[in-house]
Amino acid sequence: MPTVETPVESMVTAFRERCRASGLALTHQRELIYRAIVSSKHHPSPELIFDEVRRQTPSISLATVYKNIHTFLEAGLLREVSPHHGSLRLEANLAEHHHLVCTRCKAIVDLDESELEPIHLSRKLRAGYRILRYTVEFQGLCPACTDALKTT
Amino acid sequence: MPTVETPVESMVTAFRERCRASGLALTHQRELIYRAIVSSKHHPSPELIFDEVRRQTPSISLATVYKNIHTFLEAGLLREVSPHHGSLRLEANLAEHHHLVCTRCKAIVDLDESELEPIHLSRKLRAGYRILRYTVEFQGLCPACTDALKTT
DNA sequence: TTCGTAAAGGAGAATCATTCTCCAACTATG
DNA sequence: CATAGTTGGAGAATGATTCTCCTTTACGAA
Ligand SMILES: [Mn+2]
Ligand SMILES: [Mn+2]
Ligand SMILES: [Zn+2]
Ligand SMILES: [Zn+2]
Repeated sequence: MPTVETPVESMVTAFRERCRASGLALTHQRELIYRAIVSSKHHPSPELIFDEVRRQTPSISLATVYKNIHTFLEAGLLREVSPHHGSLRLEANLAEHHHLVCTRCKAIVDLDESELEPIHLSRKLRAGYRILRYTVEFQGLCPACTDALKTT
Repeated sequence: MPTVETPVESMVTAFRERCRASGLALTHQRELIYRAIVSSKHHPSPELIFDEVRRQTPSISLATVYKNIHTFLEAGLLREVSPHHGSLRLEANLAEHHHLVCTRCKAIVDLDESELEPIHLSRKLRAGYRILRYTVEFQGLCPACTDALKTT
């Protein structure tokens, strides 16, 4: 009978191909790191990924985890959950509103609900969860960054 | 003729009242910090707020800025732009999807578009911006944290 | 107004996340 | 298997945030 690949295995297979296509060496560490992320349902942090891969290969370095995360992000193999993690960003606008986030310069501008087409979302999601609010994050490039990338 | 308060001034007035109501001392530094945030259109970081308030009161300490930001967040006078800033969070799921974020334990779970009522958004927003994608972030409490808060 | 006390501020050390440097080990290729 | 170019490991360096400890301030009571 034919072997059925699990979703994780098929993603790891695709990962190997994409590494080869991008000229990235297929190291033991890289596969462990990718596998740890793709196997996790919890949007792990670098530290968590490190703890996980260390169980398989105790000699791995945290710097290797960070370096490969960035390599994979650049290659489009991974995605950051938030376009503006880094340092704390604050606001005093307590009204419900949304955000435009420039992925290049990290500028965040407000978008009042009235500036959008109507949004229809059900808040009755996932029994057991208590949803308090939602915001829509639009990711893209601000005018200045759009120009800067054109000129380059 | 009656003085018309600017939006910033009226928010500072409300701020003073809410401090009094919450038993928070009205210090010079607190008002400067709040005023810097409410005057900014750019969702500032603690460091930026520090640079701003330092222009008025050069002796202020960065620790004071951080302490008051947390005080104001707890009092509901400010809001964090992202419920999960802090450390980098990653995922290998490249399909368009949304997130449920527990504001207490910071767990993030995926929400496929099929799990929601249909979303209708215009992507033709803010001329000059190049919108690449959007995600909806639902903030609330996961089942475990809902229980934990009930019991407490 | 003046005082006393609790709350808050300042300075710098400590901690945590992330990046860098430099050298050793490994992968890919012929 | 030899070689060249990548990549990995260890720990120092950097940046963000928190903590400690002591001084100063706000504010209610006198
Ligand atoms: Mn905003
Ligand atoms: Mn996700
Ligand atoms: Zn930009
Ligand atoms: Zn939770």
